[in-house]
Amino acid sequence: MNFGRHNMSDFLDPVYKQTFRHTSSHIMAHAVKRLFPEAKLAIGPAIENGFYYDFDYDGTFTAEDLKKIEAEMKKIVKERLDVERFELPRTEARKLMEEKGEIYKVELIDELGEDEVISFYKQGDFVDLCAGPHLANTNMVRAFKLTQVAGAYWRGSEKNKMLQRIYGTSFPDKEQLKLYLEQLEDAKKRDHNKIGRELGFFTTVDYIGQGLPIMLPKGAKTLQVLQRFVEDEEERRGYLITKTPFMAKSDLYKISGHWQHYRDGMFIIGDEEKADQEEVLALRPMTCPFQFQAYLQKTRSYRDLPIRYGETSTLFRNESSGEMHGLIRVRQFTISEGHLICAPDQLEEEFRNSLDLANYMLKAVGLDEDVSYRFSKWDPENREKFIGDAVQWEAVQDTMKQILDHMELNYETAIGEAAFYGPKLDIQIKNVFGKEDTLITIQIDFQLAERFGMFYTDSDGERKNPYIIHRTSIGCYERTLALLLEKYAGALPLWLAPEQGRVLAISEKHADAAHELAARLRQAGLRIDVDDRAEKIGKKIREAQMEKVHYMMIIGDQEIENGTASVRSRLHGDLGSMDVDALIAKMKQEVRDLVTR
RNA sequence: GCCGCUGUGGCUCAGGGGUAGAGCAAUUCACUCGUAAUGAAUAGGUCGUGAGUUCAAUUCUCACCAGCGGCUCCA
Repeated sequence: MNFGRHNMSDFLDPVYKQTFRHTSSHIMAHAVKRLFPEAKLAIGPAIENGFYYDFDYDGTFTAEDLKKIEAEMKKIVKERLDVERFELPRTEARKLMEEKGEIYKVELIDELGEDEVISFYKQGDFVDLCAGPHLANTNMVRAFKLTQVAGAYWRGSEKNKMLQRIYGTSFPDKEQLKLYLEQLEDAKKRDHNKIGRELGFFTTVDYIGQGLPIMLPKGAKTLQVLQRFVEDEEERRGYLITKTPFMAKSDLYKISGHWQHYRDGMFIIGDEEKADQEEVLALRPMTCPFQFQAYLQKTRSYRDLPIRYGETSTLFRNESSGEMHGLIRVRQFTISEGHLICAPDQLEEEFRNSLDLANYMLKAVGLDEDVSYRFSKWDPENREKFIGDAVQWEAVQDTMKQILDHMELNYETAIGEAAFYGPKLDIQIKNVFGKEDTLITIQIDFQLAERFGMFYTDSDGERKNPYIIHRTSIGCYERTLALLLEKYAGALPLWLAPEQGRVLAISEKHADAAHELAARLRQAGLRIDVDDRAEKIGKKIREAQMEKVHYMMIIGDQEIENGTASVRSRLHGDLGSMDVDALIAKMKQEVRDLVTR
């Protein structure tokens, strides 16, 4: 199939858009082959906002190379080359690619099934193994830009050779390209890693290390507000809190399987070579084995279940050095952790409750519209990543699927994304660059209870292993804060804002009155600062606006005389003079409305 | 861990083989101000760290550290 012509509305069609980008990637590959004939072709698909192509090329493509490639691409577009499809039998297809030295294509051909058609697309002197479809002519790709170069492993495995990946984007006309690039620039202005530092939410220090941010007073305040909110809500929902150690002997992790399956992610203290003479400890990467020990302190009856343990839990994971990103990927983080220990017939209800709690939290912070669900299963082809046997895995996944379907949840399925001990439902969110991360996860664990010897006595007098649901209610606080900063471009909702209001003194002689007003507002439970510098009011307002302070209370002679405050809203400007009690009531009402929206 | 880019006063950035500049911020002084930047003066940097090349390095080379975008991994 070929697309012979297009108009603007075609581009709204996802299939057409994908085809458009795919042809763009062929044009890029064509240009690269002209300029760098020794580069070998790997794969070059369309992606969400553009396309890429992977090349095996000794050396790297520089920014100047990209410019040259772009120029060559323009030529190819101008040459109005028809894009033609043809098919070949396997042996001839293989021969063609071998002649061209395209070893990666040969590998791909060898993996195609017996009954699959082997098709190629040709434009001018450029031929590429490809299932298609494509645009009919190179001339249709009118606007494009190569955005970056990156390394990428062949077939996504770090055991394979690293190839050079060139990313680009393309549109039917220059206007749309320009618009897209501008949107990208705007998005970058919301980047939590920029805005969070500028606004003083967090910082990092070389001496401390990668992935170990310092939460400054503003960031710490918002996290504290969130944490109190989560803990209070969990208490209402029947959770018991624990406070467990940050580290344990290796023995604990050997039982859980972390030692075998999660070791690369752990910070280990002590020398394993001398394990028989001295202790080997590890900082905890997860809270589960610790909370299990709380369960094990008594014999349990079916009447005791479900038991819901919650903990605001600091975890440590030794992420690879290239992985850390602002507050989204760090080495030490704090999570709203919890484990629900339940009988099989309670599993569905507890799962529902967990999801309900998670959704309640998302709604409270305003991220409910921005998430998607992912059912993460194990990968039967990759057994060493998981513990337990296939029959059990499949059975539990079936159970979980039923639960999800009962809830009529709209989810995607991901193979191989399960935890090593069980399948999970991940609540996914995209950051400002479009990169997806897990915000919240709810996991069904059918294995660790047995490993830890966790039982309950059922009504029939039998000792049975409970199910365990591992879940978070708002995910990890640092990551959640990052997403909030991006969503609100730094202006967090009033109830989460570290500084809810600022009292601005008109001149220095009003400083005392400003401090008195601030004290009164703080007494009412509001988070208030004072600006009593010898600056003009315009400057103080400007700075408060830029620092995303929601309410500015301006204090001068008039207000002192009348016992009022002149209120300015960050969003709506001057609100005029207000009675102080009315202001307090207004702000507190706004906080309530936002939390319980 | 891998590929690429980056690292100059608190912040944003300019410069460039002969030991550094601007704006904002800070401090001091003057002004005492009414809804998005008052003025003047002062102070502040061993140019991320360490080696190497050189008569001379912040500038060139290498290593390391950190930040960014990808890959693999993951909350």
